[in-house]
This record gives sequence, C-alpha cells and structure tokens, in this order.
Amino acid sequence: MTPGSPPKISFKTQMLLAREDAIITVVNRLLAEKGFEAMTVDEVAAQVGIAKASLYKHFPSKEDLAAAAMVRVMRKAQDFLKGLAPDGAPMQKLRAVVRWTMELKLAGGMPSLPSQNSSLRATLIANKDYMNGLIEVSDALGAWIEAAQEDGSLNPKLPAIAVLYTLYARACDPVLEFLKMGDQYDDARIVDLVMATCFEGLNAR
Amino acid sequence: MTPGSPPKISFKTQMLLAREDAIITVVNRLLAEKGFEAMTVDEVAAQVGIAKASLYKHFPSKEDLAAAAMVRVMRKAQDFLKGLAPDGAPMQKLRAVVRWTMELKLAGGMPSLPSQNSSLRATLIANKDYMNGLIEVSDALGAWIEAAQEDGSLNPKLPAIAVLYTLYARACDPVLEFLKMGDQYDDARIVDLVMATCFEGLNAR
DNA sequence: GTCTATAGACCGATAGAC
DNA sequence: GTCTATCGGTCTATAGAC
Repeated sequence: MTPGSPPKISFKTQMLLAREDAIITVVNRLLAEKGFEAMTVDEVAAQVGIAKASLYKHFPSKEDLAAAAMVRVMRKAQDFLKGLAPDGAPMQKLRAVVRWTMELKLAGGMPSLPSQNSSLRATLIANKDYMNGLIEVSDALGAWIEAAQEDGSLNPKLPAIAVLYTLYARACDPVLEFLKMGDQYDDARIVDLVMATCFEGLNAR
Repeated sequence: MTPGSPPKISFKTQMLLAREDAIITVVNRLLAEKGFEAMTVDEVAAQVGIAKASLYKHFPSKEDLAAAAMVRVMRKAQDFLKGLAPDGAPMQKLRAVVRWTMELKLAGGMPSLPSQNSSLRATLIANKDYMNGLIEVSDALGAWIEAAQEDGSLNPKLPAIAVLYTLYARACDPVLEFLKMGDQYDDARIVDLVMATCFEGLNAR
C-alpha cells in the first residue's frame, strides 16, 4: 500500500464485508442442507458467531439472507461461464455448465429454495443483483442453445425456453440426492448418469 | 343391498370414511398448490368445514395428513398401472405412467412434499400403506424398465435404479410449472415437451 | 466523551397440538 | 377455543473504537 494509492476501503468496511461474506457462507450451507423454511435466523447467527440483531444490520430480512446467497451463487455461475473457452462448441459449454451445477449441488453448495414461497419470490425479483445475474446467465445460455440447435448438436424441435428450463432444473434435481442416498455410486458417476439421461435421454440410441 | 348380504359397514363408519375422504381431498389440493410447509391445519379444517380438533380425531399430526394424501395418490397410481394393457410394450407402459403423472401434476392433483423434511420422511416411511404402495409401484416399474432394456427400447447402459428415479422425478419437475407460468403452451404441449426431453434427451438425433 | 455496533433479552404472531 | 412452542423481528443497555 504505497502512499498516494487509494486504499479507499477502511478497515471497518473491510471487516463489514468480511462478516457479510461469512454470513452468506453460513446461509448458503444451511440453505443447501436444510432448505429455506427449516433454516432459522437464530441458527444463522449462532453459526456465524454473532448476535441476531447484528444480522439485521446487514440484511433486513430472512428473505434477503437467502437472496444474498443466491446472488453469490449466480456470481459464481457467471464467473464459470466467463471461464469457458469462448470459441468452444456451444453444446460443450452447455454440458459444462450443467456438470458444474450438479457438482456444486452434490458438494452441498447449492442453496435450495422453495419455488412456491411468494414472499421469497418477491424479494428475489426485487433484488437487482440477482435479477441482473439471472438475465445475464439466461442470455448466455440462450445464445448457446440457439447456436447448438443451428450446428445440429441440440434438438432443434425443442423451444429454446424449454431447453433452458430443463438445464436450470438440474440445479434442483432430486435424482442427484436419491442416487447419493443410495450410496451405490460416487459423485462423479452420479453426475455422469444424470448428464446421460439429460442429454441422451432414456431411449436407447 | 339385498337382505342377507353383509352390510358390515355401519352408517357411522361410512360417515367417518366419507369425512376422511373429504379431508384427504382438501389436503391433496392444498399440498399440490402450496406445498407442505405453507399448508396449515387451520386451513385444512376450515376448507373441510370441520373443527380443527376433529381433524386430530382422524389424523394424529400434520405429517399424517400429508401421508394420507400420498397414500391416495399411490393408490391411484397403482390403479393406473393395473389398467394398462398387460401385453403392451414395456416402454409404452413406462411412457404412459410418466405422462399420467405429469398430467396429474399439471391438473393440480399432485401433492408436493419437501424432500428434506425429516419428520415427514419418518412419518411416510412408518406408513405401511404408503410404503407397500411405493414398493409395489417400484417393482412394477422396475420390471418394465428391465424388460424395455432387454427389448432394446430403453438405454441398457443406465442402471435401472437411475431410470426409476428419473421417472419418479417427473412428478415434481419444476419445468412443468415454469412452462405453465410462461403461459405460452397448453398443458398437452407442455407434457409432450417434457416427455421428449425425458426420453429423447436434449441432443439432436 | 461520543457514537456505533453488539449481545441478549424481549415481543407478537402464527401454527401445531389437544 | 386454548395452550404452548417456535421463530421472525425489535429494543435497550453496554462495551469499545476513535
């Protein structure tokens, strides 16, 4: 830190950000392992090691806690997308994203939110960071989907939106948990199996 | 009801069963439209038109209410399985079951339970009727899966258990809701789309 | 000395149970 | 219709940084 360079970020602010990061990490783990409803704010505070009131200094509601976790995941997804070889085949990129998503879920890093909770939905939709991330990811995937349909690697008869949803749905696919629970296959094999059913389908070829 | 035939079921018992049936119908609908956590027993009692205390005469807990709804769905599934032409191609039977399941979900008749709630899981596992139904259905589907793999219509490289889970997962596939929310396709088209991605996969053929 | 963040008690509402 | 537990959210006294 040379004199004249702009530190700009006070020690206090750094602490604040670091704590927010710690909070989100805990929330992310709890959301992944027990879901939104079963996660209590007290639990989050206890695991972070701070008082509940302090939590509310950072995040105004439980829903915002969950939204923050989703924003982080979305950021990680965007980073992953950017890290893909830009000139790779679109189909390979789609496959890579789905694989990454399922590996994250199997590793316990994918928050699982109830799709039916309306107050949570409202908070997410109102969250600019989340929505921007979602749109950006969807745009990228959408472009690859169309490209893959044009180059003949992805079924052109399927509407792009249906393909997009099918890919997103891998992030909460219960087949992953079921197979993991069976304890018969390791994570890599489980991912391979679901990749196969997703892209090649159940029919024999 | 001719004299001499065994009525055996008293009027009182009939009323009891009829009310249980009404309760389960309400529970089934509420579970389908808002899920287990969001469904309150007050709501169930109100919609059935009975006192909350009366509910507990029939079912000892909220979990048991949900279990009863699942038992009914399982029964309906078994009836559907039995109604399929016994000499039909196994693959066609599997497709028919998946289609039936998704149509039921789209029609708002499929209870959606959180797969993470452990007390609910315990209640379901302890429920003999549910478990028997589940096992019977799984056995039937498992036999068809293996037969379809042998006759070359279903990918023989996939473990039967993975196929079974993949079929079951169509009962809670969020893609159905997403597409329905988009309001761009009618139910029949949505089912066709998900049938296609499920059996033919996303890859071009 | 002032001011902010924290800890931990506290409140009100909701919902399951009886 | 009551009871009680739980949980999201708030309030207040205090400790510590500046």
